[in-house]
Amino acid sequence: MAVGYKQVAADLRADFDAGSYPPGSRLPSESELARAYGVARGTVRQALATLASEGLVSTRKGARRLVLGQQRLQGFNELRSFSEWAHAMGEPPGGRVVALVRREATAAEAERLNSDRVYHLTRVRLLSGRPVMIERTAYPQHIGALVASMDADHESITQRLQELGVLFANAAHTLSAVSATAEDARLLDIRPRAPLLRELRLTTDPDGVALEWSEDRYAGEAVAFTVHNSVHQNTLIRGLS
Amino acid sequence: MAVGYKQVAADLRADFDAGSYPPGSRLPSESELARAYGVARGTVRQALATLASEGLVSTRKGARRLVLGQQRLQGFNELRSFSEWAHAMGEPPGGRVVALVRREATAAEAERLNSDRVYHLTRVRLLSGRPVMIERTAYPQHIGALVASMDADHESITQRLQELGVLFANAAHTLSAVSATAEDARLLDIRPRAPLLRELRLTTDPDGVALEWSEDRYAGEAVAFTVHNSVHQNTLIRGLS
DNA sequence: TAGTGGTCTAGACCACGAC
DNA sequence: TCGTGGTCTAGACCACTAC
Repeated sequence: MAVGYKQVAADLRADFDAGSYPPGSRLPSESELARAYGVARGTVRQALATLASEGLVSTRKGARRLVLGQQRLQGFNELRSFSEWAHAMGEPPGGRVVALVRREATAAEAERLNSDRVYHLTRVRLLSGRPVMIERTAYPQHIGALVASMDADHESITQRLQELGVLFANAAHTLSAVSATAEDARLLDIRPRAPLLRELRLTTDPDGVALEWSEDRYAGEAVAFTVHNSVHQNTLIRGLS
Repeated sequence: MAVGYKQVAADLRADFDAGSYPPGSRLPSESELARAYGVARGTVRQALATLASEGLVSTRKGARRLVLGQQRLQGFNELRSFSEWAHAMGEPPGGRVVALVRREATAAEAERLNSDRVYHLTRVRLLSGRPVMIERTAYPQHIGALVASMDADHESITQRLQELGVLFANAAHTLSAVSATAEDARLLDIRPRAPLLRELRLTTDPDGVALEWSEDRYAGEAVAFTVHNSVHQNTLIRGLS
């Protein structure tokens, strides 16, 4: 078994789970870990950087690393795909297609997707049979054509697209609060004007080409988003909308 | 001027701003940059990792780095402090203290702050004179005592605390949507039941000791949160609330 | 096949923390 | 003062991309 930084990080995560390093305790020094794992200090540092980015440990120059409370993070795939996220939570996901149309792009869609015509999918997403989210996604033509041929009620679009060789690489998410419209309320089976968490999402491939532009609306208390940051690391922005 | 990875990153950021690398173009290779800046490849890699974490470039093994759209990120301080954020946006911040009481901690507060008694501050935050956010913050005793002695209407609590040697190091943020209560509506001058973006925030010092536990409520369309992530990096979690 | 980014090594020096 | 993490160097090999 090759001992790389991922292996070191996984071992340390397992140690956290096993309670070897309770929250508030200090990790061994980088040199000690390097000796223990038989790797160079740089490799240990890479592993520890991974754990820090997951919010598991915090760092201060000159002092040993502090173990923070356990956090279960989700990978990019779970973040992007409702289905994978649901599976990770142990809740069977579901979907119901409300509409799938091919039409001219709105100004916003054309700007984001760089495409005059789009496929637009409206879908209600279910968790254990309960509607929790409305997904309104615009796809550029070449992706939309693939989506149109799928059974969106029963299979994961993201997973199928990946199987077809479509690579998701980057995503930008913007979160805000909105009131449920009459249609939102009907689809989610809630009161009109109930508060919804709105997520605008633009996903691109490794070349920076837009793959989807989506507005998702989550039923008020069904879902929350969590972000960790520290003095030395942050990926969250707060801006005027 | 020492050429460290921060300097290299800053230079590249300036190049982006100057339009030397338009979105969609490719960066020079790590080796070329190392030669150009007179540093080792590792230093260049560290600079590029910084830019990647800011959503400025994307990376694929075997191919040169792709320049993404410009993004102006905010540092940890701007993220944590309403005042610094407002200044960074060019909007004069303001505040109005609604209540500051010393009382027994609720169960949730006691758990997060590890303190039986807390100082609890309710404050309306203004942007250019317009109310945009309600801040309800619990401080443990030793921090609260400092806060109680401040003029919270006119000075930045975060900044004053830092001047007094209180170090903010980590923060966890959870975002969801809620309806405005009658009090919320009155304080923000909006309709009751209007959608609000709720941010729960726990801030700790470098030792992992909790410094504040806050529930902030942003007026519907006043603010949005943005998160960037890629296949290899993510700090955002979606979870049941 | 040549070039690129990903990973790793084995050193080194410094600023900061703990004592 | 001594140990720690932060930074940097100058190499090396591999997997992947582009051609």
